[in-house]
Amino acid sequence: MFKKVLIAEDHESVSISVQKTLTELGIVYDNSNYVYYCDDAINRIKKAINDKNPYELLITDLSFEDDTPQLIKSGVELIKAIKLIQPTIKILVFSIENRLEIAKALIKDLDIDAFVPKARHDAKDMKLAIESILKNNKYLSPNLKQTSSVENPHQFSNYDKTIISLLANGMPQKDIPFYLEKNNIKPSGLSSIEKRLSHIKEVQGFTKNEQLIVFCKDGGII
Amino acid sequence: MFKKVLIAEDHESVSISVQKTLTELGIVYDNSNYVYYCDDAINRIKKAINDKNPYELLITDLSFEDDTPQLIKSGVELIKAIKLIQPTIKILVFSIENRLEIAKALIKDLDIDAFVPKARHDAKDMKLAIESILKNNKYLSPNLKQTSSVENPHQFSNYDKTIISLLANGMPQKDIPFYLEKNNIKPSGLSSIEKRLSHIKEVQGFTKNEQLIVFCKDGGII
DNA sequence: CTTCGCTTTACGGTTTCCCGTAAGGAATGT
DNA sequence: ACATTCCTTACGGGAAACCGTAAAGCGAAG
Repeated sequence: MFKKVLIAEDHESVSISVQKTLTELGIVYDNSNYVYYCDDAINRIKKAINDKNPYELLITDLSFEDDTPQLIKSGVELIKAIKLIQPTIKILVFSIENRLEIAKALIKDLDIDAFVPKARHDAKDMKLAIESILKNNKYLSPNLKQTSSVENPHQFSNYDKTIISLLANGMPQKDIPFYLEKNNIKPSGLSSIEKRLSHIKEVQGFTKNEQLIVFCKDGGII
Repeated sequence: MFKKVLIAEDHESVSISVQKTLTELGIVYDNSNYVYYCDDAINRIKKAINDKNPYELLITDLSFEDDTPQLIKSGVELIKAIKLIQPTIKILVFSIENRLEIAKALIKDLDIDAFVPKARHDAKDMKLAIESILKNNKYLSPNLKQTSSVENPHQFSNYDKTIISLLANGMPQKDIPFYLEKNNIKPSGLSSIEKRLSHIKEVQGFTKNEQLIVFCKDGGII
């Protein structure tokens, strides 16, 4: 079993629970190997390397409230930074995010070892994940939700997101072509924008831009 | 101190942590007074009343993942249902929601006793909240975020919210008068709606409905 | 009852948006 | 080189939204 684990999690209640889970797994836990900020996490990792006693596993959240200025503000940035200084450390992401696509992308792009979403049975889920990591396997939680292509038939491209964001920021539709042209985004014609928007709305069953924007807001698309 | 507390929380890890907090407060906790679903919560409450041993305090989340069909799907519905059968029970809401306005509204409208947002020091926060409830005080966590009145010069009336919600649901502006008339909401004239919307947008410095809707979404106004 | 002031509604002109059609352009295949 | 196809753009008619002005409604005060 792991002997040295670091928890990066800004919610005290969640952190407490993860500590308890580790204890139950028989991981020798000295009750101090947890941090509330990403910057603290990276410093702990560095110090442990210098002390010739590096961490074996990092359990980290993805989103951190930025109530005080931090160099590293998100779990993704933290993971990238840590991989630079200790590529062999195992990483378990524990996040409210529960979309399968996102989890897969993290495993592929950042080479994380496990993704456990905060959900109904997340404590049991985490135990399974840790045991899986021990065997050098990747762990994708079975609780992850596949974004069904029925509910969400449209895949939003960056182009779509750009247009919708501009609308959401109050730019009149007729002015968007100038913006796109200035930023070398194609197509930039007003007709293309109109067609794209009406296509998205048709596929999603919407009638108005307002509806589309609410949908994108709720779905975290913008 | 409370002797009988029920936790309604669908995240196992959070539930575990709340249980630990209760134990630390010296609350006699039999390790079974927690549920993952709202329906289970209401049933426990009912049974406890029948057994002449009712719960004194409910600690509940607001949003529950609906992975299995439930009669009661949200914390708000749960609170309303419980208030009907046991109006004297104390209620502490423990949620990821951290906007002061929302918390205040819950205290005012649903008569909850405390609101603690899931945040950095939420375990300590919850202890303070429970002690406050014991003294029959309302507890609004100091960690709640105020949406500054500088950024939000306009006070949204129910009328405003109705109109904006209809827009957000895709109803064409021109159809709103019929809806308002049908629901006896005045003024119902199209002109009045136009004036109201343009007034709000002017005060807020917006130019388009899309912008207004994003603002209301972000601010929890709708 | 009349007047005053305020709110609500009606109306008309202008702008923006929506949507269908057709023309222009680039890439691909024959 | 030509044809085909797909993507982009231009254009125009009609609908919706926007905005100012004027009329109508309505309650309070005299």
